[in-house]
Amino acid sequence: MKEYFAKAHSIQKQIAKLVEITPIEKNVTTVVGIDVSYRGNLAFGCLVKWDVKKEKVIELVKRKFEVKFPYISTLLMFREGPILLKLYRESDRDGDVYLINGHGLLHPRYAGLATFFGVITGEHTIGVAKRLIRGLQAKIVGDVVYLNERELGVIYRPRSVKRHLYASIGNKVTIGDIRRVLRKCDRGFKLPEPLRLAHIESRRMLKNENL
DNA sequence: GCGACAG
DNA sequence: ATCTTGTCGC
Repeated sequence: MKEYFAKAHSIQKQIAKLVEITPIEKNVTTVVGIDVSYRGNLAFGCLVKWDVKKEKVIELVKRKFEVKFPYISTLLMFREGPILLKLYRESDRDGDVYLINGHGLLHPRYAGLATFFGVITGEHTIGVAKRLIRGLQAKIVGDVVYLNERELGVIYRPRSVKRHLYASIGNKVTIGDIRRVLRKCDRGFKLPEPLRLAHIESRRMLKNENL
């Protein structure tokens, strides 16, 4: 068991080495959100591509999966990563940036779900999470989240919403990019619009499975 | 043993 | 994440 975790950690460190912290450069016109809901070993995944200017969904991919890997905090990429990749491969793969439910570099080995997905696909990715990973030695100054003196995330406070979220660099984005992208997706709800829509749809799929 | 856990 | 009713507040 101990060796199993050592191997998993080793893989995560390799992933972390491949991260690029570079600006998006291009003008962001489409933002993709991906979310997964679970019931037992069934997973219902949904990918939503959202047009920022039209404020409309322009692509929707959804599918049911069977999952075997358990949920283990800090090892989420092994459970949910494969699902995200399958949804991505069935999509147009042309989103300007991808929002993932979970952390990016705000992770003990700099290998959160959003980082994994970004490194494997080469896409620009941002991790969005409700809470910081427990035990993580992160420091918060203003709305910036530091890990080992490195500026890796920001606290996202949607307008008119009490609860805040933690957004972090997944791959190929800067803190400035994260601020700009999330501001574009702020529709007054807790979650950025593409993620909110993906969440609603994946939940709906799960619910309808009973019928 | 008990509670907590990025989802 | 999911299991779950009513209830308080905007």
